[in-house]
Amino acid sequence: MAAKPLRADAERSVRAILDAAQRVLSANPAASMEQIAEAAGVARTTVHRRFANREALLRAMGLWAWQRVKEAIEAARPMTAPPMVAMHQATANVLAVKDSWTFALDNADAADPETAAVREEVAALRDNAFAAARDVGIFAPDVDLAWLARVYVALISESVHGQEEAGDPDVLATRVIDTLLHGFGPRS
Amino acid sequence: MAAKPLRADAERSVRAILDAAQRVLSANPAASMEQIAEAAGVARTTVHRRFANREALLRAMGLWAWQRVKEAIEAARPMTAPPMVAMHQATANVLAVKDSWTFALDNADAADPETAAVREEVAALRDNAFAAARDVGIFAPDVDLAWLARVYVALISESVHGQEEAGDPDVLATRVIDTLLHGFGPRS
DNA sequence: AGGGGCTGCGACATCAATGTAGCAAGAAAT
DNA sequence: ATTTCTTGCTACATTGATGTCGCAGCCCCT
Repeated sequence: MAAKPLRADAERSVRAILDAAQRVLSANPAASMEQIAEAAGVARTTVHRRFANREALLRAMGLWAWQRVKEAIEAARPMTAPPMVAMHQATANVLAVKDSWTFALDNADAADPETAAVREEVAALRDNAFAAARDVGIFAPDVDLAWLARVYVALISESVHGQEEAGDPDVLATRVIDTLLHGFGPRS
Repeated sequence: MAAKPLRADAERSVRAILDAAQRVLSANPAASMEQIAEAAGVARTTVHRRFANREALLRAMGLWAWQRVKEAIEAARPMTAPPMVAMHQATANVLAVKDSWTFALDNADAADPETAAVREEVAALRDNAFAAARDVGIFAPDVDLAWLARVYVALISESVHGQEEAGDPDVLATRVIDTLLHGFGPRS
């Protein structure tokens, strides 16, 4: 979709706007394009030059963020590494991305086909990994995979917000997976 | 805070507006006051008569919704019923409220002292119940209560959204609590 | 060095939402 | 029945966000 290779400075502007939009909008979802432009250190007209309208900006943000999530998962080599290792690594990586792109991830336009495609790839990676983990005995054989996936995503979201202290991704990932596996009941 | 006892018809208008706002805003958080008025079956000016501005409306919605959550918990008699029973009942009750007031609950103004007070009462009820459950052996003795509470809330939210089929509150509550207690790992 | 993109700035034009006011008609409370 | 409150309507004022243009000047690329 990189139809026109942008010049270096234009590329920089786009990135600055995306970053600023994430920061500003996560603080105030109703923020104006002007506030975003200011935070990005560019003129308001430049934002409009790069993104026709607010919707287009949101779309680009969502796509960008989900692509980074996909990269985060793939970096854990979920198809080749041992399931438990891959799960931990992928979780830690995703937590790092989620931490700084929560708004974009949560507000990605579901109607955009390009973003939807990436999201589906992410979902597929995740679901395959879970199925593999189940087959290896990490999860119960009769586990409800759909509910498992939803809970997993919810735990990741929960891990990230309201954290004053940044929190080591590895520690957070450990807690997520431990909770996912055993819950809070007494360990027999 | 019921400074002025409203006349019956005014009371009806307020309720209609609150309900409509929840419906409309959950579909589109950027909806205008006019759209809300239309959905409520009242004139736009009437909305402004009852709620000075958008902020006031949001505030009232959040307060209203949180009060209903508090009632939902209290209806389960968390201080007197056996912990496991109370927990199940409270969860089911809250799920019902959450199902129809998600937007108001999630977007309640944290800066409003009145709403904050109710939320704190809700948090206290919840935390007491969890502590009691732990003391009775339902949760592990060394359980991280703060993390437990966050996960619990996340599971409730997750139970409610994306559900095409309404879902029996009791079934959903059972799943939430089961997940909370045991996670997804093999049961020994 | 030169050509062409990219940016900041200022100026406009629109548009939608917000908030206010007054009045006549209808509903509620006593 | 009468008084008081509430509502719908219409009209108006204001504000803030959007989106567009053109131009002078700077930055990139080759």
